Amino acid sequence: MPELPDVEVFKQYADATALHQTIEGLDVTRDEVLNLPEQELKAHVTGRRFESTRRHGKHLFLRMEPDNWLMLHFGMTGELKYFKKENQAPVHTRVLFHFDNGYHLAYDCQRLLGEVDITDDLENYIKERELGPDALSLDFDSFKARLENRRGMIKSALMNQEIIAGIGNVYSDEILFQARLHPKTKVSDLDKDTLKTLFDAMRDVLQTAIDCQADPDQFPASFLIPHRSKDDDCPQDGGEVTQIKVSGRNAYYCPDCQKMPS
DNA sequence: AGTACCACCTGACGGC
DNA sequence: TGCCGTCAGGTGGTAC
Repeated sequence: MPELPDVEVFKQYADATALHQTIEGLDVTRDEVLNLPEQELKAHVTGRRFESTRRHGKHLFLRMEPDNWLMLHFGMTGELKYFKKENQAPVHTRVLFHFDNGYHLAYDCQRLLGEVDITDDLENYIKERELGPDALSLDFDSFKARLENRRGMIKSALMNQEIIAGIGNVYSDEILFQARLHPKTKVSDLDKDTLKTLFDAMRDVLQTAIDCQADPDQFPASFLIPHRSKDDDCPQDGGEVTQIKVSGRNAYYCPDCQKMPS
């Protein structure tokens, strides 16, 4: 479930491994993940180098000179792996980049729900995709402005990439748990102080997760995610973690800690 | 505008 | 042991 923290870790990984090496070629094992013809992808990438990276929400962009970007989206099961020996390639490698130093970068995507694309205009790409501002980049005033006049439930709003980019099903549960808000709380029921609490929880959860390499085993004991299964114990008060449906998604929360405002 | 529901896809898991 | 239905969850489309 690559959400913002997971993709940020991929970005840091790419920065530490795959930059400034000439890409000699690439292999596409499954072209379902491509948003453009394989030959076009090859034409854009072959002979170039990744010079820097950017992340926007759940999207990762790798810049090639002069101003051309490889876009990677990871769907539910994607990941990156940089390695030397061919037999170290992950099982579900879909696109494999070959560098001139003998190393390779694999885009692995088990369920084929990810996307690989090219753009020469990153800002416009984000705009065309109707992505809102990145969850770690926007300030409180903007956060508040984007939620005002929404009539739906807060969990749905947090997961809506047009409002804020980067938060998915798992981290929305964690943010709402830390903010002590019921996932079905109406956005219109949140006053300014509660919105501030939510905003602070959002930033804290995402940054903490990044600091933990998005690895639930390293999360603080106060986090819900490692207990995010039916009938597990709430890390706050030992209450019973409960599963409900919110806009068709599974939401986990603690009914004792997260009450609906009345 | 918001929600419910379906589909895409693969593999893990539980039931029998 | 082995088959089968169900589910996960990001995104997008459709119907209401």
